[in-house]
Amino acid sequence: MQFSKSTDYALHALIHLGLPERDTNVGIKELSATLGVSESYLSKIMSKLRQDGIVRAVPGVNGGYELARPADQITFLDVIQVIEGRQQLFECSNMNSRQHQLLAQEGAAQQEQPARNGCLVEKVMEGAEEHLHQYLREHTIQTVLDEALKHRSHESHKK
Amino acid sequence: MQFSKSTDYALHALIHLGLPERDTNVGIKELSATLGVSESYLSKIMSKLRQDGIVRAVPGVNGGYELARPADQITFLDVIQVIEGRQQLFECSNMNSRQHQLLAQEGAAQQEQPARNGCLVEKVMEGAEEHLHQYLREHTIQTVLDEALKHRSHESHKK
DNA sequence: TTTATCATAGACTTCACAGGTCCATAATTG
DNA sequence: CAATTATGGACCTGTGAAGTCTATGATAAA
Ligand code: SF4
Ligand code: SF4
Repeated sequence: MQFSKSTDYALHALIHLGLPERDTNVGIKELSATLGVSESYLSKIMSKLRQDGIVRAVPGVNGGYELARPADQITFLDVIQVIEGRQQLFECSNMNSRQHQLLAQEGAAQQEQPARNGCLVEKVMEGAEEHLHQYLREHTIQTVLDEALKHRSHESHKK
Repeated sequence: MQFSKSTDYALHALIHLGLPERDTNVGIKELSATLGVSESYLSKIMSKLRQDGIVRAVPGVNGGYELARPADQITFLDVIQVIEGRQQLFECSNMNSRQHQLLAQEGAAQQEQPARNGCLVEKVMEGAEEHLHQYLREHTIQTVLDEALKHRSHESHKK
């Protein structure tokens, strides 16, 4: 139960792209150097981000990547779901075990409530997932950027 | 990013143990039969649960498992952490990349705040984890049991 | 139009771990 | 003692994360 390193890399790459001093496109070389990740691997991640419309990419001389929309509209959930896929937190196995008959079919399947498919365990887990997603939706790349820039200005002010 | 099947099995096993008609210990054979999971694999899971004090086990004739504490004191989080381990949702790699210097060390490490180790990305992720854990702490095996028994009594009442 | 520069996509390798089986041993009860 | 039950370790297998390499394609500057 952990997020993959790719998600880590993707988040950091997007943060780098969101830095204000970056006016022009930034190439895979620069990203690779600042993140400390190989170009080939990182390019795969960026490619995924592009396919899902998180970043734009332009090939050729002076090409590179840039955010496809403002940093405050790129949520953590967006990034995570692109990289990790949209699989559920809890996927029920053994739907045909004897126990399932007792737990799930007791109130259902007797044509009293037509589409009462929700199982009890899954209901709890889906609630957990929804809570997690809600939180991740409220935090964007800009959230991190703001914190970083606040510190930075504080430092330059002191100097 | 998914919970393992073992967690699934563990939850179902505990639910079975929590059923009221179970007055005596229930052996691995019965559990295996109701869950549809092999005895050998399931016994490993039960063993883990015992080591962490979730269930008690007694060997020998008429032995088996029983809940070590009331079902409303066994939270989903308990079970998940026993099976999945207590690893963090987000483990930062590349703490020594160039980017880390910019993001994390800006406000820290200049002897102004002594133990200001918290990074920005990690802070968001830890918040997410805390939210998730909080929810999982509020839901116990009893939660599921209540739902199941409510349906059951409803059925028997109708009959 | 050529050429250098960049991104893209696929094949491939390596490694760790989930998921699962099997067996030998220990503890308990009757 | 004997039957029954849980425990622990060794072992196998498939899958997917993590990463490399290379050929192809698009673009802009010269
Ligand atoms: S009770 Fe719920 S989680 Fe369990 S097998 Fe049935 S549907 Fe799946
Ligand atoms: S900025 Fe935070 S998440 Fe990124 S490398 Fe540093 S400590 Fe880790």
